[in-house]
Amino acid sequence: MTHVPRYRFAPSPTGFFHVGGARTALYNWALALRTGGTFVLRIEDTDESRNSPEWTQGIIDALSWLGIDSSHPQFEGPYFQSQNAELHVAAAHKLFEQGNAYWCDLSAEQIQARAKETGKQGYDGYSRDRGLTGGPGQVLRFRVPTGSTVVHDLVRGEVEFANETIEDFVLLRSNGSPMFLLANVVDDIEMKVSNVVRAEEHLPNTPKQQMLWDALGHTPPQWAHVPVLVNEQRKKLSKRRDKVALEQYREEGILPDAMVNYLMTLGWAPAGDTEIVPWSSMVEEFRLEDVNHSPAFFDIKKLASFNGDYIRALSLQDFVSASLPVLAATDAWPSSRFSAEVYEKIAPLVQTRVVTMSEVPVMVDFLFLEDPAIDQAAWDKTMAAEFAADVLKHCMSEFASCEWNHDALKTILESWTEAKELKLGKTQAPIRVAMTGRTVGPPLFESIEILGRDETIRRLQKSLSRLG
RNA sequence: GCCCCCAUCGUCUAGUGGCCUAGGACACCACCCUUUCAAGGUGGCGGCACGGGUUCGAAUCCCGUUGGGGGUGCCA
Repeated sequence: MTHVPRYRFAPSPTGFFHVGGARTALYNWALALRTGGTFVLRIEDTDESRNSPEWTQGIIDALSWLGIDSSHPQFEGPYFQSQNAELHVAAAHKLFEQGNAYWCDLSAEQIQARAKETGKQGYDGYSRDRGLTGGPGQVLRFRVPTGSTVVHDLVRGEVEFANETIEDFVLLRSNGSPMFLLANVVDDIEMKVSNVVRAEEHLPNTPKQQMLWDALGHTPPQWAHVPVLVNEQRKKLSKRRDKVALEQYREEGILPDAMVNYLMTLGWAPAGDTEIVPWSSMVEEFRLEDVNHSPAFFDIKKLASFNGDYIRALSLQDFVSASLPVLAATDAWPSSRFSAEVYEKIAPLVQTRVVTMSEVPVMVDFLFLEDPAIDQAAWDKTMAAEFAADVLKHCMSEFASCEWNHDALKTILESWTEAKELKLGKTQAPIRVAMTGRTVGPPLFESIEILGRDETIRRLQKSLSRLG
């Protein structure tokens, strides 16, 4: 008997790491941290046909990205379910010996045929008293007792299931391998798991598993079933249809802190008027009893908004560090032309303008390209102005000898603009396109200052000749 | 079909019988700021699914209806 709560996260390594799984992991982790408990990671790899070793590493990497560090003292594992196979089989035989389970040789087709005859659904307990002793082609089924099973759930309250609605489920496949329901329970018992926090889709499994705990002579854990995450159609997030891979969000430049914060607020909210709160206070405040009961929509727009907030909250130094890998990985310019020193100058102007880190390169590419990538639509639109050539010429000659800072540069354009009775918003456009190739971007005069006099004049000249 | 869960703005939520004329956030719109775009500021739009109870009083409790979701495998 242990008084230290033991939480567990038990994903199956069958694909990229699911954002729903990430939230479940985070809930467990927060709880383990706050209660001084343990977070046990168990890889449920019993379905050999669907497993792959690299997925396991993917899970560990994903958890670590979320801040669930496998070297933390409260982290235990990973354990592998497949390595406990003998234990699962032993438990199954114990259940058979105790009379809690029996062998059955009905095929799926036979079960269907019987169901059709009796007009009922599913397996009807046909083999219960046939005294089969196991062997090829036979599965071991649990003998569901009469009565009812009440699940005490921290988020749902008491949920009662009439046992007659639960069919005698399979414990061991005909090839002798254990099924999830059994393996899961045996492992939880073995690992002394005291708290099971998982997605609501498992709620219908829970009475079965609770019967298993009872039959195996152990007190069931404290259950908690959190609502599933859904898409805009309000269907459970699926790997096929929806963008659910945590790795993908990471690659697109979502900051881990933003993802963690956002995921935590799906079904739960920290106290106060803001949802953007540090991890430490979420750990302190999070309670399963406060988790909502209905499915939550995974809203990428809101995630992006959180991410923008987190980016802006970064110190300049941290923002630069976070940018560097993205800048190194981009193929927006030849890597030899990149300069971290130049980037640092423009970084503060970029920081308030991106929502994900992956937007950074396109914002600064004009600094690292020999010639800016001219957007044709931007060119056509701005260079059509009757003053386009004039403003380019004027700037070219004035910029050649003026003081080189953004205020001076701005003053030059401003005076010209006023003299022509135009608006700066208009006249800056051709210059911007000449410099960056686009109509939008970081503040123009600061950008020009960073670009440098020679390059600026060269680009003005080039645009002028292109204008023709 | 059967079992189970759920129901507050479009979305995520606060709300646990009177503090609710229902609060915040995202999104959207407007205005301000402004060298583009952002950021920031101000304001706006918008909700207790419906019907019955219980109560002096209900978003909050009960029942029903409707609507959603999950499960129903020799998957996990």
